[in-house]
Amino acid sequence: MLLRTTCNSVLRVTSDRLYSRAMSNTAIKHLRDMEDALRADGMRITRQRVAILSVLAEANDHPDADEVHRRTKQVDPSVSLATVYRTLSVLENHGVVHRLTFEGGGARFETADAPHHDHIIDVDTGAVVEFHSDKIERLQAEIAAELGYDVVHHKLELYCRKR
Amino acid sequence: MLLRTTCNSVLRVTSDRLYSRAMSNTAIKHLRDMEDALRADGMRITRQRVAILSVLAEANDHPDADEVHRRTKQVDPSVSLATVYRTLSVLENHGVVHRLTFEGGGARFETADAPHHDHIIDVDTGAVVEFHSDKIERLQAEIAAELGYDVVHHKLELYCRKR
DNA sequence: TGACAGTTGCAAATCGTTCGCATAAGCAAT
DNA sequence: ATTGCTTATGCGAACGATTTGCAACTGTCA
Ligand SMILES: [Mn+2]
Ligand SMILES: [Mn+2]
Ligand SMILES: [Zn+2]
Ligand SMILES: [Zn+2]
Repeated sequence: MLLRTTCNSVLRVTSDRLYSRAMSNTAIKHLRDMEDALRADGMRITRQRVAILSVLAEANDHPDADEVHRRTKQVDPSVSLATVYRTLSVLENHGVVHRLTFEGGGARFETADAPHHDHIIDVDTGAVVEFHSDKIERLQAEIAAELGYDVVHHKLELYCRKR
Repeated sequence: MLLRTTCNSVLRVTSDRLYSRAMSNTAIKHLRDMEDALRADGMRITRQRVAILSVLAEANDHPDADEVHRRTKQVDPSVSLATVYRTLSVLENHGVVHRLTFEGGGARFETADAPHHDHIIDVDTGAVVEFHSDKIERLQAEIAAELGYDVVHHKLELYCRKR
């Protein structure tokens, strides 16, 4: 049973507990949008999926599966790591999240609501900065076209050091 | 004991066997260059390293560790997979090979002698095409600079489909 | 030809991720 | 609400790629 109040919070009623968590309006809208995307594809909206989606909706970084699990457990301690992995894969397949595979360490995730961008990774601190270049995107398509290809998706990562 | 003839081949004498293999002039030169790079850094030129280097010098594709091992065993069946992994890491650390991490599957390798290029991966066939764009390289540096960074290295992969 | 430090093969360990299976729980129709 | 069908879950074991501990081996240089 899931109730949404009008005052920027999500109440979740489980058999023996009641959770309440403050979320921004935009995060709540984002959460609803992702739920709807799943529902539209006939996926079930489970307690664990809502917990995971709410974590992703709030994140403004690029957490790995373990970090998503850690945060999700603060919403619902019963969610298992296996379910986090399964859910992230489901969400990826439905175009709701993107999987990022930076050098070293496991996959990292971000929601797919923001417009396309690529990443700078600070090799010293691990900090991630987002950027977008229409010029580069256009050049990629041109180069592929010259070789007889269409770009399905691409990966552009700049491993950098503060100058 | 390692002998090089003048006629495009490498003879390798081991305790109980004599191998002979045809290699192109350029591959032999390439092999020597890589050996020298290791020697210059005080690394030992072992039988297994020469075998692996000769495989890499001849390769014009992007084999993974297992494929390097398979090819190396045809030169010297005693080389273990662990040594292949260790050697590839050593070569990477000495700037002699590059490690590529395309989506799905393990790391793949290529020698670092060719000028810098990026990769198109055919999502249907797995075929890899190399390309280079000075414009893109320049734009990457400009974007990083605007954000206060120097590019240490980067990854640009275009996952494409034949049009 | 030593002597020593670097290298190897082997098997076991690691790490991130996936899987099988029995149980739990969405969801739509009653 | 209750039912019934089907999907999702938690657990732990399995997985695949890569790394590592260790004892034996071998380049290298004096
Ligand atoms: Mn991002
Ligand atoms: Mn290449
Ligand atoms: Zn892009
Ligand atoms: Zn490049």
